[in-house]
Amino acid sequence: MLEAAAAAFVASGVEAPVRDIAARAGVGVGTIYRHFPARSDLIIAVYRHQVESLAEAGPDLLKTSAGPYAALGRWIDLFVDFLVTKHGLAAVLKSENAGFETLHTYFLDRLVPICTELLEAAATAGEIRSDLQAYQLMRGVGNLCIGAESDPRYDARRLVELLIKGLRTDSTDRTEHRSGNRN
Amino acid sequence: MLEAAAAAFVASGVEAPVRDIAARAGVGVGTIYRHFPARSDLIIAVYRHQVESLAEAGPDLLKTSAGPYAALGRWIDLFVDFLVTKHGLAAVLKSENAGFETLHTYFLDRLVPICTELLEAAATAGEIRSDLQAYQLMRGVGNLCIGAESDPRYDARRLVELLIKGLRTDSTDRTEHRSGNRN
Amino acid sequence: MLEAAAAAFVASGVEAPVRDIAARAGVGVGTIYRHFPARSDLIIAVYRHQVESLAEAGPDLLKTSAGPYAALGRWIDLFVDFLVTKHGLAAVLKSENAGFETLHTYFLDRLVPICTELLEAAATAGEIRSDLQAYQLMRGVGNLCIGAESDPRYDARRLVELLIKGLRTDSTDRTEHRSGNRN
Amino acid sequence: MLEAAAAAFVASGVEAPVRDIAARAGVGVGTIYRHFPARSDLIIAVYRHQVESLAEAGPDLLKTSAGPYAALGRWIDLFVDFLVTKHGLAAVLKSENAGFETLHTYFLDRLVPICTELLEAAATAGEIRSDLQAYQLMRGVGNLCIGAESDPRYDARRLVELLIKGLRTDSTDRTEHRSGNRN
DNA sequence: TATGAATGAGAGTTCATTCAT
DNA sequence: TATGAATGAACTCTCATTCAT
Repeated sequence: MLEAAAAAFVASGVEAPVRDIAARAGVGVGTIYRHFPARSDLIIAVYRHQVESLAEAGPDLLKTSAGPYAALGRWIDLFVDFLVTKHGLAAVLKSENAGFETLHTYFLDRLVPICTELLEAAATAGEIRSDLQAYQLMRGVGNLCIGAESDPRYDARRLVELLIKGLRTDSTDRTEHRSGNRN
Repeated sequence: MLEAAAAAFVASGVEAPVRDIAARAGVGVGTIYRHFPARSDLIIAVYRHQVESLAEAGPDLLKTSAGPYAALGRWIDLFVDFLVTKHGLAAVLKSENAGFETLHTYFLDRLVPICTELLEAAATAGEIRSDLQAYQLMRGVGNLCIGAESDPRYDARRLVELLIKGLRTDSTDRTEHRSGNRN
Repeated sequence: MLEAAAAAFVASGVEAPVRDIAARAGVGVGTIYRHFPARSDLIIAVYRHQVESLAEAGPDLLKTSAGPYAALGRWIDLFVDFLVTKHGLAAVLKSENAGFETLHTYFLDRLVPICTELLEAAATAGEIRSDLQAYQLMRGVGNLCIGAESDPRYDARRLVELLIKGLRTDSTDRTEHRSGNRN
Repeated sequence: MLEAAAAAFVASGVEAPVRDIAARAGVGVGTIYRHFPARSDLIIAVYRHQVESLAEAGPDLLKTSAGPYAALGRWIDLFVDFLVTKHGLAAVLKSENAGFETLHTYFLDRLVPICTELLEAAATAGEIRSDLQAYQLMRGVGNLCIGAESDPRYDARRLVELLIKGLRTDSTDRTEHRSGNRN
């Protein structure tokens, strides 16, 4: 059922009609509502599953990658993979709708610490600037992924790459020296 | 009326109910439809005005700024000013809806050449890499602006700044340590 | 203006938008309303003109035709000419809408006596049965004309001809007198 | 629900507001739309049922009536029964609206052959003239039925009877025998 | 517990009618 | 007196949500 919902979200965004989701899942709409009394519960459930995997990937990457910046890059890649297939996510994240509060909270509670950890590791290693909050980065990456799947001329991954690159310790200042610390 | 529509778009996105727009404008829905037979006409009208100003600003900035990269940065700032108040823009830009085609086309026809000019000037000056199309940049900046006005913890301008910074000729690459990232 | 309205009625029926009528007439909608406060007044005015001509034709035909049945046939032809271009007429005639009452009344007051005269003359001459009221005949002919202009496979005139033929004194039952009709 | 729709059609024509139909049926508009996604589907459903009965009656009448002309007369009576309660039918039949195409086609496909059969049988028997197409007859009868239920002074049946009588082989011209019809 | 029919609020759009200019 | 911009009721259709089976 979650897969069905995820598929519907991919196809029509998180605002996909409940009927479509039910149809994809091969159940009645009543069944959807039984399990997910509010639409947001369903959305939460769909995202929770994937958010969880993503969260778990953070520490692993930090261990297995060639440095924290590389780990951050890989993790952001996973995040992008996640987001690119969920083009309604930004809408949900910016929604003031009370029903989405829970999802929002969960989402942030779960991922922001992981992202913070990666950012801090990279900052500590002097690889990136340290003045961007994980929340902002995730939000930005999320936004960059909007509509990525439907526009062949748009490459979200490419832009996210540039954004991450923009985090590098100050490259901008025509560094002749080693890219040392803060800009 | 355009101001009312713009305000409604700010509050609810470009999908704001026509009734809401009419209410904000203090007119009846019929009046909206008299001036803008299709919803898309209204959207176009709201955007056209601002897109025009933006387009005109491009060449000026190139003349008055301290270098093409600075001009690009300033122009992107204006673009962000524009976009931050139009969080439905991304939706419109990715919409396959035939009614939005006109806006889409106009938008791109008008702004992409300006942005291209700025990008090329900066690339020619060796200030930035030359491998990002104006369309992609504008799309990316547009996306980064989504929901910016409603979330105090999110600073679109900051992220756009990082993205633009990521365009700088590869400072990063002059670093000798090749930090083994995916980039 | 009446011509414009008539043309609009031909094109879209008597329910033609007032705006269309105004546009055809080259005046503002306000002008239409000034002259015809209610839509029905306009309809009445449009029909009155033609109904009047039709009414006047009755006595003339009775004088100039080869017998009352022929006169009736000719008059019905004129009636059909009138109706075929007014496909909204039946709708108006059957409308319970109070606003149409005036038209209805006028229409009947003016034409039914004429038609009655023709029918009675033909009945008196033994050419037709005498048991059909003029009201009914006019109504029937009116109905047969509905939609005549938009369907090439439908020939209202042909059917009206059959209907009138059906009025013949019972020809079916052995008439030998060849009543020299138009049929 | 079909009965409610039929009743609404009787009262207000086939253009009866869906809300009215829902109200008559004692259901919500959503229920109407669930069963009949497009307005035309509802119209089709209402008519289909009755058209079907009518079509089936044709061959039966040919077997059980006193001659083909009598059968034709009986069948036309049934047709009139059908039509008198559907005063929006003419509008639908002449509508260019794509949505009505299906109904139109079905209607003609189903009834014209039946009517043709009856007409041909009567023509072969020498009872009627053979130069009127079934389509035209049905259209004419249909038109004569418009508004019949709302006007006590109008008797569609009477007029249809005259029309059918007008079809008799030219009685007017020669019949000396009593052609034993129902008339 | 699962189903899906039913509900009805809400959105877009049209057009008769009013009224300030 | 003529105009046409403005109004808003009314109509179709969609879909979240409820609830009897």
